Amino acid sequence: MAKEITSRSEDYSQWYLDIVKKAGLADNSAVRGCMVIKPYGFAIWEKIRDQLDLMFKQTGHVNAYFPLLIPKSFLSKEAEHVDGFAKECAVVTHHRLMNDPNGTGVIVDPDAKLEEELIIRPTSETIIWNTYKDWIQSYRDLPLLINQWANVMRWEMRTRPFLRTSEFLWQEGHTAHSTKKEAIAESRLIHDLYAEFAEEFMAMPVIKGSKSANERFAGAVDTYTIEAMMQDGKALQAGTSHFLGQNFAKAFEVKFLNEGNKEEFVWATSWGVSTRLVGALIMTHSDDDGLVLPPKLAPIQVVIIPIPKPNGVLMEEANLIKKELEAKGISVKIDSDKKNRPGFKFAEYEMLGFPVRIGLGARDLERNEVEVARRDTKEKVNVSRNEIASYVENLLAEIQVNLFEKAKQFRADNTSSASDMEEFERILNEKGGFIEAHWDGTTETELKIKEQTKATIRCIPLDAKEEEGKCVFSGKKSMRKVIFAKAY
RNA sequence: CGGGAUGUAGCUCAGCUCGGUAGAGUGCACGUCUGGGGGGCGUGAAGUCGCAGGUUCAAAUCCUGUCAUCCCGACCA
Repeated sequence: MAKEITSRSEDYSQWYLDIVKKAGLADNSAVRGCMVIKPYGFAIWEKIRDQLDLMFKQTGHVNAYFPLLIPKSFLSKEAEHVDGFAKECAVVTHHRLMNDPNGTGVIVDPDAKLEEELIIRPTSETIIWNTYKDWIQSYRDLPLLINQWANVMRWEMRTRPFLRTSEFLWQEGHTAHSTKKEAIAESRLIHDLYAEFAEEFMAMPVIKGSKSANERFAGAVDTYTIEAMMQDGKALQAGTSHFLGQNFAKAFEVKFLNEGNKEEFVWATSWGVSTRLVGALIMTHSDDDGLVLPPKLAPIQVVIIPIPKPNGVLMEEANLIKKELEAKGISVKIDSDKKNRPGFKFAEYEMLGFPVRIGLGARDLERNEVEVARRDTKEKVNVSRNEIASYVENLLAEIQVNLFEKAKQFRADNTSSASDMEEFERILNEKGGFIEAHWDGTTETELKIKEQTKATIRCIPLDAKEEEGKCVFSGKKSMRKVIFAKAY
Protein backbone atom coordinates (compact mmCIF):
# COMPACT_ATOMS: atom_id res chain seq x y z
CA MET A 1 0.00 0.00 0.00
CA ALA A 2 1.60 3.18 -1.17
CA LYS A 3 0.19 5.82 1.11
CA GLU A 4 2.35 8.60 -0.17
CA ILE A 5 1.59 12.26 -0.01
CA THR A 6 2.43 15.07 -2.38
CA SER A 7 5.65 16.82 -1.39
CA ARG A 8 5.53 20.39 -0.11
CA SER A 9 7.86 21.63 -2.80
CA GLU A 10 5.74 20.14 -5.54
CA ASP A 11 2.35 21.47 -4.44
CA TYR A 12 1.97 22.89 -0.95
CA SER A 13 -1.78 23.12 -1.16
CA GLN A 14 -2.17 19.50 -2.23
CA TRP A 15 0.32 18.44 0.45
CA TYR A 16 -1.96 19.99 3.05
CA LEU A 17 -5.04 18.24 1.70
CA ASP A 18 -3.14 14.92 1.58
CA ILE A 19 -2.13 15.24 5.23
CA VAL A 20 -5.68 16.00 6.32
CA LYS A 21 -6.93 12.98 4.43
CA LYS A 22 -4.21 10.42 5.06
CA ALA A 23 -3.74 11.24 8.72
CA GLY A 24 -7.48 10.73 9.12
CA LEU A 25 -8.22 14.23 10.40
CA ALA A 26 -11.25 15.16 8.31
CA ASP A 27 -13.42 14.15 5.38
CA ASN A 28 -15.49 16.10 2.96
CA SER A 29 -19.18 15.97 3.70
CA ALA A 30 -22.36 15.77 1.69
CA VAL A 31 -22.81 19.48 2.33
CA ARG A 32 -20.69 21.82 0.31
CA GLY A 33 -18.15 23.72 2.38
CA CYS A 34 -18.66 21.62 5.49
CA MET A 35 -16.33 18.93 6.75
CA VAL A 36 -16.62 15.87 8.91
CA ILE A 37 -14.02 16.00 11.68
CA LYS A 38 -12.85 12.42 12.14
CA PRO A 39 -11.93 10.94 15.54
CA TYR A 40 -8.21 11.62 15.27
CA GLY A 41 -8.73 15.19 14.09
CA PHE A 42 -11.27 15.74 16.82
CA ALA A 43 -8.89 14.32 19.42
CA ILE A 44 -6.41 17.07 18.51
CA TRP A 45 -9.15 19.68 18.79
CA GLU A 46 -10.10 18.24 22.19
CA LYS A 47 -6.53 18.68 23.43
CA ILE A 48 -6.59 22.29 22.22
CA ARG A 49 -10.03 22.88 23.71
CA ASP A 50 -9.28 21.32 27.10
CA GLN A 51 -6.12 23.35 27.57
CA LEU A 52 -7.72 26.64 26.55
CA ASP A 53 -10.76 25.92 28.71
CA LEU A 54 -8.47 25.42 31.67
CA MET A 55 -6.70 28.70 30.95
CA PHE A 56 -9.99 30.59 30.62
CA LYS A 57 -11.20 29.22 33.94
CA GLN A 58 -7.89 30.07 35.60
CA THR A 59 -8.47 33.68 34.55
CA GLY A 60 -11.95 33.83 36.04
CA HIS A 61 -14.16 32.98 33.07
CA VAL A 62 -17.17 30.66 33.08
CA ASN A 63 -18.87 28.78 30.27
CA ALA A 64 -22.45 29.19 29.08
CA TYR A 65 -24.39 28.44 25.93
CA PHE A 66 -26.41 30.74 23.69
CA PRO A 67 -28.69 29.65 20.83
CA LEU A 68 -27.67 28.76 17.30
CA LEU A 69 -30.44 30.85 15.77
CA ILE A 70 -30.58 34.61 15.93
CA PRO A 71 -33.48 36.86 14.92
CA LYS A 72 -32.53 38.54 11.70
CA SER A 73 -33.28 41.99 13.08
CA PHE A 74 -30.61 41.64 15.79
CA LEU A 75 -27.84 41.67 13.22
CA SER A 76 -28.75 45.09 11.89
CA LYS A 77 -28.58 46.82 15.26
CA GLU A 78 -24.87 47.48 15.03
CA ALA A 79 -24.12 49.14 11.71
CA GLU A 80 -20.59 47.93 11.06
CA HIS A 81 -21.36 44.48 12.33
CA VAL A 82 -24.13 43.92 9.80
CA ASP A 83 -21.87 45.20 7.01
CA GLY A 84 -19.26 42.65 7.95
CA PHE A 85 -21.44 39.57 8.19
CA ALA A 86 -24.64 40.08 6.18
CA LYS A 87 -23.11 38.70 2.98
CA GLU A 88 -22.34 35.31 4.46
CA CYS A 89 -25.34 34.38 6.58
CA ALA A 90 -27.45 31.26 6.24
CA VAL A 91 -31.10 32.17 6.77
CA VAL A 92 -33.92 30.06 8.18
CA THR A 93 -37.17 31.04 6.51
CA HIS A 94 -39.58 28.14 7.18
CA HIS A 95 -40.31 25.68 9.94
CA ARG A 96 -41.98 22.77 8.16
CA LEU A 97 -41.68 20.42 5.21
CA MET A 98 -44.46 18.59 3.40
CA ASN A 99 -44.85 15.85 0.82
CA ASP A 100 -44.74 17.23 -2.69
CA PRO A 101 -48.33 16.82 -3.98
CA ASN A 102 -46.99 16.56 -7.54
CA GLY A 103 -44.64 13.69 -6.97
CA THR A 104 -42.08 12.08 -4.73
CA GLY A 105 -39.98 13.76 -2.09
CA VAL A 106 -40.55 16.65 0.23
CA ILE A 107 -40.82 20.38 -0.36
CA VAL A 108 -40.85 23.39 1.91
CA ASP A 109 -44.37 24.01 3.12
CA PRO A 110 -45.23 27.50 1.84
CA ASP A 111 -47.69 27.91 4.70
CA ALA A 112 -44.91 27.52 7.24
CA LYS A 113 -43.10 30.75 6.55
CA LEU A 114 -41.57 32.35 9.61
CA GLU A 115 -42.87 35.72 10.66
CA GLU A 116 -39.36 36.85 11.45
CA GLU A 117 -36.61 35.01 9.66
CA LEU A 118 -33.74 33.60 11.70
CA ILE A 119 -30.09 33.51 10.84
CA ILE A 120 -27.63 30.84 11.83
CA ARG A 121 -25.05 32.61 14.00
CA PRO A 122 -21.91 33.72 12.17
CA THR A 123 -20.81 34.92 15.65
CA SER A 124 -22.91 35.57 18.72
CA GLU A 125 -22.38 39.20 19.75
CA THR A 126 -25.92 40.24 18.92
CA ILE A 127 -27.83 37.53 20.75
CA ILE A 128 -25.46 37.74 23.67
CA TRP A 129 -25.74 41.50 24.10
CA ASN A 130 -29.49 41.27 23.75
CA THR A 131 -29.34 38.84 26.69
CA TYR A 132 -26.78 40.76 28.73
CA LYS A 133 -29.16 43.72 28.70
CA ASP A 134 -31.36 41.76 31.12
CA TRP A 135 -28.49 40.48 33.21
CA ILE A 136 -26.77 43.75 33.90
CA GLN A 137 -28.26 46.49 36.06
CA SER A 138 -25.58 47.51 38.49
CA TYR A 139 -21.81 47.86 38.62
CA ARG A 140 -22.11 44.98 41.09
CA ASP A 141 -23.09 42.72 38.17
CA LEU A 142 -19.79 43.48 36.48
CA PRO A 143 -17.50 42.28 35.19
CA LEU A 144 -19.36 39.54 33.35
CA LEU A 145 -16.81 37.05 32.04
CA ILE A 146 -18.48 34.41 29.87
CA ASN A 147 -17.19 32.04 27.23
CA GLN A 148 -19.02 29.59 25.03
CA TRP A 149 -17.86 26.61 22.98
CA ALA A 150 -20.02 26.48 19.89
CA ASN A 151 -20.35 26.03 16.17
CA VAL A 152 -20.91 28.97 13.84
CA MET A 153 -21.63 29.27 10.15
CA ARG A 154 -20.33 31.64 7.54
CA TRP A 155 -21.30 30.97 3.94
CA GLU A 156 -17.85 30.89 2.40
CA MET A 157 -17.14 30.89 -1.33
CA ARG A 158 -14.04 28.75 -1.23
CA THR A 159 -13.26 26.42 1.62
CA ARG A 160 -10.34 24.34 2.86
CA PRO A 161 -10.50 21.79 5.66
CA PHE A 162 -9.89 23.41 9.07
CA LEU A 163 -8.55 26.65 7.56
CA ARG A 164 -11.84 27.80 6.18
CA THR A 165 -15.10 25.86 6.29
CA SER A 166 -18.65 27.14 6.25
CA GLU A 167 -19.38 25.62 9.62
CA PHE A 168 -16.63 25.58 12.20
CA LEU A 169 -16.15 24.99 15.90
CA TRP A 170 -14.73 27.66 18.13
CA GLN A 171 -14.91 29.36 21.44
CA GLU A 172 -16.17 32.89 21.75
CA GLY A 173 -15.67 34.91 24.90
CA HIS A 174 -17.95 37.85 25.57
CA THR A 175 -17.23 40.08 28.52
CA ALA A 176 -18.81 43.20 29.99
CA HIS A 177 -16.98 45.75 32.14
CA SER A 178 -17.72 48.95 33.98
CA THR A 179 -14.72 50.87 32.65
CA LYS A 180 -12.95 51.31 29.36
CA LYS A 181 -9.64 50.61 31.02
CA GLU A 182 -10.79 47.31 32.43
CA ALA A 183 -12.24 46.16 29.09
CA ILE A 184 -9.01 46.99 27.27
CA ALA A 185 -7.09 45.11 29.94
CA GLU A 186 -9.36 42.09 29.42
CA SER A 187 -8.85 42.06 25.66
CA ARG A 188 -5.09 42.31 26.20
CA LEU A 189 -5.14 39.58 28.83
CA ILE A 190 -6.78 37.15 26.40
CA HIS A 191 -4.46 38.27 23.63
CA ASP A 192 -1.54 37.30 25.85
CA LEU A 193 -3.25 34.07 26.80
CA TYR A 194 -3.68 33.12 23.13
CA ALA A 195 -0.04 33.90 22.40
CA GLU A 196 1.07 31.83 25.37
CA PHE A 197 -1.07 28.92 24.24
CA ALA A 198 0.22 29.11 20.68
CA GLU A 199 3.86 29.17 21.71
CA GLU A 200 3.83 26.91 24.78
CA PHE A 201 1.42 24.25 23.58
CA MET A 202 1.28 24.44 19.80
CA ALA A 203 5.00 25.26 19.60
CA MET A 204 3.96 27.88 17.07
CA PRO A 205 5.65 31.29 17.31
CA VAL A 206 3.26 34.19 16.84
CA ILE A 207 3.50 37.93 16.39
CA LYS A 208 1.24 39.88 18.69
CA GLY A 209 -0.20 42.97 17.15
CA SER A 210 -3.26 45.04 16.46
CA LYS A 211 -5.21 45.08 13.22
CA SER A 212 -5.48 48.02 10.86
CA ALA A 213 -8.93 49.61 10.52
CA ASN A 214 -9.48 47.67 7.33
CA GLU A 215 -8.75 44.26 8.84
CA ARG A 216 -10.52 44.90 12.12
CA PHE A 217 -13.49 42.86 13.34
CA ALA A 218 -16.82 44.32 12.25
CA GLY A 219 -18.00 46.35 15.23
CA ALA A 220 -14.72 46.47 17.16
CA VAL A 221 -12.77 49.54 18.25
CA ASP A 222 -9.54 47.56 18.37
CA THR A 223 -8.70 44.04 17.23
CA TYR A 224 -5.66 42.30 18.67
CA THR A 225 -4.33 39.34 16.72
CA ILE A 226 -1.76 36.61 16.88
CA GLU A 227 -0.25 36.00 13.45
CA ALA A 228 1.72 32.89 12.58
CA MET A 229 3.81 32.01 9.54
CA MET A 230 3.04 28.81 7.69
CA GLN A 231 5.71 26.78 5.90
CA ASP A 232 4.86 28.34 2.54
CA GLY A 233 5.55 31.79 4.00
CA LYS A 234 1.93 32.84 4.12
CA ALA A 235 0.46 34.37 7.24
CA LEU A 236 -2.32 32.78 9.25
CA GLN A 237 -4.46 34.72 11.69
CA ALA A 238 -4.59 32.27 14.56
CA GLY A 239 -6.68 34.11 17.13
CA THR A 240 -8.25 37.49 17.72
CA SER A 241 -9.32 39.46 20.77
CA HIS A 242 -11.47 42.54 20.34
CA PHE A 243 -12.02 45.65 22.41
CA LEU A 244 -15.58 46.53 21.41
CA GLY A 245 -15.81 49.87 23.21
CA GLN A 246 -19.47 50.70 23.86
CA ASN A 247 -20.63 49.86 20.34
CA PHE A 248 -22.71 46.82 21.25
CA ALA A 249 -23.79 48.28 24.58
CA LYS A 250 -25.26 51.25 22.73
CA ALA A 251 -26.81 49.12 19.99
CA PHE A 252 -28.51 46.88 22.56
CA GLU A 253 -28.93 49.46 25.32
CA VAL A 254 -26.89 47.65 27.92
CA LYS A 255 -26.59 50.12 30.79
CA PHE A 256 -25.64 49.89 34.43
CA LEU A 257 -25.78 52.11 37.46
CA ASN A 258 -22.32 53.07 38.66
CA GLU A 259 -21.31 53.66 42.27
CA GLY A 260 -22.51 57.25 41.98
CA ASN A 261 -26.01 56.03 40.92
CA LYS A 262 -25.45 57.28 37.39
CA GLU A 263 -26.44 55.31 34.30
CA GLU A 264 -23.59 54.30 31.95
CA PHE A 265 -23.13 52.04 28.98
CA VAL A 266 -20.97 48.99 29.65
CA TRP A 267 -17.63 48.36 27.96
CA ALA A 268 -17.20 45.13 26.07
CA THR A 269 -14.76 42.60 24.65
CA SER A 270 -15.07 39.47 22.55
CA TRP A 271 -12.43 36.95 21.55
CA GLY A 272 -12.14 33.63 19.78
CA VAL A 273 -10.07 30.84 18.35
CA SER A 274 -11.39 28.10 16.13
CA THR A 275 -10.73 24.69 14.61
CA ARG A 276 -8.52 26.67 12.25
CA LEU A 277 -5.84 26.08 14.89
CA VAL A 278 -5.74 22.44 13.80
CA GLY A 279 -4.85 23.65 10.31
CA ALA A 280 -2.23 25.97 11.79
CA LEU A 281 -0.71 23.07 13.67
CA ILE A 282 -0.45 21.00 10.49
CA MET A 283 1.08 23.77 8.42
CA THR A 284 3.59 24.79 11.06
CA HIS A 285 5.31 21.49 11.82
CA SER A 286 4.39 18.71 9.44
CA ASP A 287 6.66 17.33 6.72
CA ASP A 288 6.57 15.23 3.57
CA ASP A 289 6.16 12.05 5.61
CA GLY A 290 2.99 13.24 7.31
CA LEU A 291 1.75 14.98 10.39
CA VAL A 292 4.13 16.20 13.08
CA LEU A 293 2.51 17.01 16.42
CA PRO A 294 3.97 18.78 19.44
CA PRO A 295 3.94 16.38 22.41
CA LYS A 296 1.70 18.67 24.46
CA LEU A 297 -1.12 18.41 21.93
CA ALA A 298 -0.61 14.90 20.52
CA PRO A 299 -3.64 12.77 21.39
CA ILE A 300 -1.22 9.93 22.13
CA GLN A 301 2.46 10.69 22.67
CA VAL A 302 4.14 7.30 22.36
CA VAL A 303 3.44 4.19 20.32
CA ILE A 304 5.05 0.87 21.16
CA ILE A 305 5.39 -1.51 18.24
CA PRO A 306 6.22 -5.10 19.14
CA ILE A 307 8.15 -6.85 16.39
CA PRO A 308 6.18 -10.09 16.35
CA LYS A 309 7.56 -13.45 17.41
CA PRO A 310 5.59 -16.50 18.37
CA ASN A 311 5.60 -15.87 22.12
CA GLY A 312 3.88 -13.65 24.63
CA VAL A 313 7.01 -12.31 26.27
CA LEU A 314 7.09 -9.27 23.97
CA MET A 315 3.56 -8.24 24.89
CA GLU A 316 4.31 -8.59 28.57
CA GLU A 317 7.33 -6.38 28.19
CA ALA A 318 5.42 -3.85 26.11
CA ASN A 319 2.77 -3.61 28.80
CA LEU A 320 5.41 -3.10 31.48
CA ILE A 321 6.97 -0.25 29.51
CA LYS A 322 3.52 1.25 28.95
CA LYS A 323 2.84 1.25 32.70
CA GLU A 324 6.20 2.85 33.46
CA LEU A 325 5.54 5.64 30.95
CA GLU A 326 1.99 6.20 32.13
CA ALA A 327 3.26 6.58 35.68
CA LYS A 328 5.02 9.70 34.40
CA GLY A 329 1.87 11.05 32.83
CA ILE A 330 2.79 10.01 29.29
CA SER A 331 0.05 8.68 27.00
CA VAL A 332 0.91 5.39 25.29
CA LYS A 333 -0.54 3.03 22.73
CA ILE A 334 0.67 -0.50 22.00
CA ASP A 335 0.01 -1.57 18.43
CA SER A 336 -0.15 -5.35 18.56
CA ASP A 337 -2.43 -5.58 15.56
CA LYS A 338 -1.35 -8.61 13.55
CA LYS A 339 -2.82 -7.29 10.34
CA ASN A 340 0.04 -5.01 9.43
CA ARG A 341 3.77 -5.59 9.39
CA PRO A 342 6.18 -3.50 11.46
CA GLY A 343 7.44 -1.56 8.44
CA PHE A 344 3.91 -0.54 7.61
CA LYS A 345 3.30 0.54 11.18
CA PHE A 346 6.45 2.68 11.28
CA ALA A 347 5.24 4.62 8.26
CA GLU A 348 1.69 4.76 9.56
CA TYR A 349 2.56 6.35 12.91
CA GLU A 350 4.83 8.81 11.17
CA MET A 351 1.85 9.78 9.05
CA LEU A 352 -0.20 10.24 12.22
CA GLY A 353 2.48 12.38 13.86
CA PHE A 354 3.06 10.37 17.03
CA PRO A 355 6.00 12.21 18.66
CA VAL A 356 7.83 9.06 19.83
CA ARG A 357 7.91 5.46 18.64
CA ILE A 358 9.35 2.55 20.55
CA GLY A 359 10.33 -0.58 18.64
CA LEU A 360 10.52 -3.73 20.71
CA GLY A 361 11.78 -7.03 19.29
CA ALA A 362 13.52 -10.21 20.36
CA ARG A 363 16.89 -8.64 19.65
CA ASP A 364 16.12 -5.80 22.05
CA LEU A 365 15.00 -8.16 24.75
CA GLU A 366 18.29 -10.07 24.53
CA ARG A 367 20.32 -6.87 24.79
CA ASN A 368 18.00 -5.46 27.45
CA GLU A 369 17.25 -2.31 25.43
CA VAL A 370 14.62 -0.78 23.14
CA GLU A 371 14.75 1.30 19.98
CA VAL A 372 13.39 4.83 20.39
CA ALA A 373 12.60 6.96 17.34
CA ARG A 374 11.58 10.62 17.45
CA ARG A 375 9.19 11.98 14.84
CA ASP A 376 10.57 15.51 14.52
CA THR A 377 14.10 14.58 13.43
CA LYS A 378 13.57 10.90 12.58
CA GLU A 379 16.56 9.96 14.75
CA LYS A 380 16.64 6.48 16.25
CA VAL A 381 18.64 5.45 19.29
CA ASN A 382 18.88 2.34 21.41
CA VAL A 383 18.03 3.03 25.00
CA SER A 384 18.77 0.82 27.97
CA ARG A 385 15.62 -0.89 29.18
CA ASN A 386 15.74 0.44 32.74
CA GLU A 387 16.20 4.07 31.63
CA ILE A 388 13.33 4.09 29.18
CA ALA A 389 10.77 6.09 31.19
CA SER A 390 13.01 9.00 32.09
CA TYR A 391 14.56 8.98 28.61
CA VAL A 392 11.18 9.31 26.90
CA GLU A 393 10.02 11.93 29.38
CA ASN A 394 13.02 14.10 28.56
CA LEU A 395 12.73 13.39 24.86
CA LEU A 396 9.13 14.61 24.73
CA ALA A 397 10.14 17.86 26.39
CA GLU A 398 13.03 18.20 23.96
CA ILE A 399 10.79 17.64 20.93
CA GLN A 400 8.38 20.29 22.18
CA VAL A 401 11.22 22.82 22.41
CA ASN A 402 12.83 21.76 19.16
CA LEU A 403 9.61 22.22 17.17
CA PHE A 404 9.17 25.72 18.56
CA GLU A 405 12.79 26.71 17.88
CA LYS A 406 12.66 25.30 14.36
CA ALA A 407 9.49 27.21 13.55
CA LYS A 408 10.96 30.38 15.05
CA GLN A 409 14.09 30.03 12.94
CA PHE A 410 11.98 29.47 9.84
CA ARG A 411 10.05 32.65 10.53
CA ALA A 412 13.25 34.61 11.06
CA ASP A 413 14.68 33.26 7.80
CA ASN A 414 11.56 34.32 5.94
CA THR A 415 11.08 37.78 7.35
CA SER A 416 12.46 40.67 5.29
CA SER A 417 12.10 44.40 5.26
CA ALA A 418 11.40 46.67 2.32
CA SER A 419 11.81 50.40 1.86
CA ASP A 420 10.16 50.89 -1.52
CA MET A 421 7.56 49.15 -3.63
CA GLU A 422 10.06 47.70 -6.09
CA GLU A 423 11.88 45.94 -3.29
CA PHE A 424 8.57 45.02 -1.68
CA GLU A 425 7.27 43.28 -4.78
CA ARG A 426 10.58 41.60 -5.54
CA ILE A 427 10.70 40.04 -2.06
CA LEU A 428 7.07 39.04 -2.24
CA ASN A 429 7.48 37.31 -5.59
CA GLU A 430 10.88 35.73 -5.10
CA LYS A 431 10.86 34.83 -1.44
CA GLY A 432 7.48 35.45 0.14
CA GLY A 433 7.11 35.44 3.89
CA PHE A 434 6.64 38.46 6.14
CA ILE A 435 7.74 41.90 5.02
CA GLU A 436 8.33 44.65 7.53
CA ALA A 437 7.69 48.05 6.00
CA HIS A 438 6.69 51.55 6.91
CA TRP A 439 3.07 52.50 6.32
CA ASP A 440 1.47 55.90 6.43
CA GLY A 441 -1.50 54.64 8.45
CA THR A 442 -4.21 55.26 5.86
CA THR A 443 -6.72 52.71 4.63
CA GLU A 444 -6.31 54.11 1.15
CA THR A 445 -2.65 53.14 1.00
CA GLU A 446 -3.34 49.75 2.51
CA LEU A 447 -5.96 48.96 -0.12
CA LYS A 448 -3.74 50.10 -2.96
CA ILE A 449 -0.92 47.87 -1.79
CA LYS A 450 -3.36 44.99 -1.51
CA GLU A 451 -4.66 45.58 -5.00
CA GLN A 452 -1.19 45.80 -6.47
CA THR A 453 0.48 42.92 -4.62
CA LYS A 454 -2.22 40.85 -2.87
CA ALA A 455 -0.32 41.32 0.37
CA THR A 456 -2.19 42.77 3.33
CA ILE A 457 -1.22 44.28 6.63
CA ARG A 458 -1.25 41.33 8.98
CA CYS A 459 -0.71 43.41 12.05
CA ILE A 460 0.88 46.41 13.66
CA PRO A 461 3.21 44.65 16.11
CA LEU A 462 2.76 45.73 19.71
CA ASP A 463 6.49 45.65 20.31
CA ALA A 464 7.39 47.62 17.16
CA LYS A 465 10.00 50.18 18.02
CA GLU A 466 9.44 53.84 17.29
CA GLU A 467 11.52 54.73 14.26
CA GLU A 468 10.83 57.47 11.81
CA GLY A 469 10.68 56.42 8.18
CA LYS A 470 8.83 56.79 4.92
CA CYS A 471 5.76 54.82 3.87
CA VAL A 472 6.77 52.12 1.42
CA PHE A 473 3.96 53.15 -0.92
CA SER A 474 3.21 56.85 -0.49
CA GLY A 475 6.54 58.08 0.88
CA LYS A 476 4.71 59.91 3.65
CA LYS A 477 6.05 60.03 7.17
CA SER A 478 5.64 56.92 9.30
CA MET A 479 6.63 56.20 12.88
CA ARG A 480 6.80 52.40 12.83
CA LYS A 481 6.95 49.40 10.59
CA VAL A 482 4.05 47.01 10.14
CA ILE A 483 3.95 43.40 8.93
CA PHE A 484 2.80 42.72 5.41
CA ALA A 485 2.19 39.25 3.96
CA LYS A 486 -0.03 37.20 1.77
CA ALA A 487 -2.52 35.54 4.06
CA TYR A 488 -4.79 32.54 4.34
C1' C B 1 -21.90 34.90 -10.36
C1' G B 2 -17.96 34.86 -14.71
C1' G B 3 -13.85 31.36 -17.17
C1' G B 4 -12.14 26.00 -17.54
C1' A B 5 -12.72 20.73 -16.57
C1' U B 6 -14.81 16.14 -14.74
C1' G B 7 -18.83 12.46 -13.27
C1' U B 8 -17.57 4.32 -14.58
C1' A B 9 -16.20 -0.73 -7.87
C1' G B 10 -14.80 2.26 -1.08
C1' C B 11 -10.51 5.20 -3.61
C1' U B 12 -7.48 6.52 -8.26
C1' C B 13 -8.62 5.84 -13.11
C1' A B 14 -8.87 3.06 -18.27
C1' G B 15 -12.78 1.95 -21.83
C1' C B 16 -16.11 6.46 -25.40
C1' U B 17 -12.87 8.63 -31.31
C1' C B 18 -15.16 3.84 -34.62
C1' G B 19 -22.23 1.46 -30.38
C1' G B 20 -22.08 -5.30 -29.57
C1' U B 21 -21.67 -9.69 -22.33
C1' A B 22 -18.22 -3.92 -17.28
C1' G B 23 -12.12 -3.42 -16.89
C1' A B 24 -7.28 -2.42 -14.12
C1' G B 25 -4.54 -0.80 -9.88
C1' U B 26 -5.37 -0.06 -4.88
C1' G B 27 -8.44 -1.07 -0.77
C1' C B 28 -11.76 -4.95 1.40
C1' A B 29 -12.79 -10.54 3.03
C1' C B 30 -10.69 -15.54 3.67
C1' G B 31 -6.36 -18.86 3.57
C1' U B 32 -1.13 -19.33 3.65
C1' C B 33 4.15 -18.27 3.96
C1' U B 34 6.02 -14.13 6.56
C1' G B 35 7.55 -10.27 10.20
C1' G B 36 13.81 -4.89 12.59
C1' G B 37 11.07 0.53 7.17
C1' G B 38 4.93 0.78 3.41
C1' G B 39 5.66 -7.99 1.93
C1' G B 40 4.81 -12.69 -1.44
C1' C B 41 1.34 -16.38 -3.26
C1' G B 42 -3.76 -18.16 -3.78
C1' U B 43 -9.14 -17.53 -3.56
C1' G B 44 -13.32 -14.27 -3.27
C1' A B 45 -17.07 -10.26 -2.68
C1' A B 46 -17.95 -5.66 -4.80
C1' G B 47 -20.43 -1.05 -10.10
C1' U B 48 -28.67 1.52 -11.12
C1' C B 49 -21.46 3.57 -15.92
C1' G B 50 -24.34 11.11 -12.00
C1' C B 51 -29.75 11.60 -13.40
C1' A B 52 -33.80 12.06 -17.20
C1' G B 53 -35.23 11.78 -22.09
C1' G B 54 -34.01 10.61 -27.32
C1' U B 55 -31.64 7.80 -31.72
C1' U B 56 -30.83 2.36 -32.49
C1' C B 57 -32.12 -4.57 -33.10
C1' A B 58 -28.46 -2.93 -29.39
C1' A B 59 -25.92 2.98 -25.60
C1' A B 60 -20.77 3.66 -20.48
C1' U B 61 -19.94 4.97 -25.81
C1' C B 62 -23.96 9.06 -30.26
C1' C B 63 -27.75 13.43 -29.39
C1' U B 64 -30.59 16.81 -25.98
C1' G B 65 -31.56 18.39 -21.24
C1' U B 66 -30.46 18.39 -16.16
C1' C B 67 -27.89 17.79 -11.50
C1' A B 68 -23.42 17.55 -8.90
C1' U B 69 -18.33 18.12 -7.97
C1' C B 70 -13.40 20.13 -8.76
C1' C B 71 -9.91 24.05 -10.49
C1' C B 72 -9.07 29.59 -11.64
C1' G B 73 -11.24 34.74 -10.19
C1' A B 74 -14.52 38.20 -6.77
C1' C B 75 -15.57 37.32 -0.35
C1' C B 76 -13.27 35.71 4.27
C1' A B 77 -11.36 33.41 11.07
